[in-house]
Amino acid sequence: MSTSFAEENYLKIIYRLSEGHNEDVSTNAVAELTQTKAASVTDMLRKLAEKGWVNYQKYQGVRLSKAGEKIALGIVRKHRLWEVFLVEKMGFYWDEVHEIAEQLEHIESDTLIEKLDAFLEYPKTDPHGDPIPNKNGDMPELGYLHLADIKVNNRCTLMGVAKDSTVFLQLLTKMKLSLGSTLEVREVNVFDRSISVSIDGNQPVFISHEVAKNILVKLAQ
Amino acid sequence: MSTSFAEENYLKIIYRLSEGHNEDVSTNAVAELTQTKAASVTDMLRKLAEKGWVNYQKYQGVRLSKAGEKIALGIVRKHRLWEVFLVEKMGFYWDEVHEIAEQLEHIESDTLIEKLDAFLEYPKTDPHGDPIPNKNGDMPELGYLHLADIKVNNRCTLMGVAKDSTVFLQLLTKMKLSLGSTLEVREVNVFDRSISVSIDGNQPVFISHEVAKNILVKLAQ
DNA sequence: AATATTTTTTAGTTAAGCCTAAAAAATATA
DNA sequence: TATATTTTTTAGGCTTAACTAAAAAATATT
Repeated sequence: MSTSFAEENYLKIIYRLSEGHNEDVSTNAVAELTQTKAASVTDMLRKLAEKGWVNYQKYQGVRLSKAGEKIALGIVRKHRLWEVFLVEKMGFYWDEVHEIAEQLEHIESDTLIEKLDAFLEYPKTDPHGDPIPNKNGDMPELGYLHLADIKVNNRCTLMGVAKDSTVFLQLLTKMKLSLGSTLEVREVNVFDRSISVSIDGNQPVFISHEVAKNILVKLAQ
Repeated sequence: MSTSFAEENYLKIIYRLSEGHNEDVSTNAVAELTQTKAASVTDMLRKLAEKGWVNYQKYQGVRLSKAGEKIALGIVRKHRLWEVFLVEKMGFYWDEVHEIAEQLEHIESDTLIEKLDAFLEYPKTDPHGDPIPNKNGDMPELGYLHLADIKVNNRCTLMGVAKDSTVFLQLLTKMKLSLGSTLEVREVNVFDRSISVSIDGNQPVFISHEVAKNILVKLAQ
């Protein structure tokens, strides 16, 4: 069965929202990310359920079925491979590629994606450190931690981000943070949960909890 | 003003149909290439005329306006650059890229196209020998001749094709014809207008008029 | 537990882009 | 020139994916 542009977007967004935790996704949450109204989401969820791509009971939220997850992972795979292409081959910065990849992820050609994967030398992660599922839909488990959960005096390496909005990425760039940066948590400030962090051995700077939550790291050693 | 997927397809097809000759394009001709019914075309032509992209008077056929031609040339530019990418970088054959490029031509990002152009080292023609318009919409005039118009005993080089359907290109491949092949017209057969042609110095083979019409060549010297 | 608030769904519209069938105009033929 | 044929347009409908407003259900508050 073939999928429309709109359907693919819904599946991808439901996937994003249920990544990690194991709860049903709310209509409103989907509406926010699709930039539509809740009523429109209800319509679409009913349709996706009819096609067998989601499990949906009214007022109960929604969850991807096995089939739906497979489609979603295909879209995510395409999105992330195109992002690698845009950064590695076209010379874009990591904060410029999301919107273009939103379009490219809907190009339909399995052969093209396999050739692109080979051309890029089978990357494991995209320019934001997000893992790229393989063609069977297996997502490599990277086991990264959130910077917000790192204890004082631990050193870690920035491996990815949990958000790829332009404004967030530009803020990181402004703070001289990028994939591979070394971070050492010096203090946790109880008042606003901000942390003081030394980046690549420099004078510590403040990082808000909101930012720290969206930075993925691996502990040193 | 922004263009939908469907609008872009219509403009591109009207461009294709009016390339070369200077006549209005008929509703039926457009319907055939868009794979829709004449009634649907009439609807769309009215809409395109309202937006100022075509000149259209009912029952009189349609013609691109300056603005419409600019949009069409932008789509053609993207289509052809992506075809070069698919063949040169992804390793597709020339008869495999048309459908994928039909999708990629609608990706919207001027920056991406300029970067892609640079990445491909500013190609002048696509894998079928069709010229690639520059970003201002200037189409290089290549002045190729149709093989069907070449006189007996003239030698020429295959520079392009006037059709990029898969079946046509596969036939050429089967005949060992590709860009750069040297052709010498040995005989013109009055009965069916087929020609006998020596390809790269080999034993002459028959080429039908239908095929010869769609092969573009440059005379040797 | 009763009421208020928030979330979600239903009902009824809208716009794009297609369709079929019938009418009208243009073109070809006798 | 009159008639037949072909082409194009009009009229009315359908589907997809959105919308608003109102109703219903779920959740939170007093």
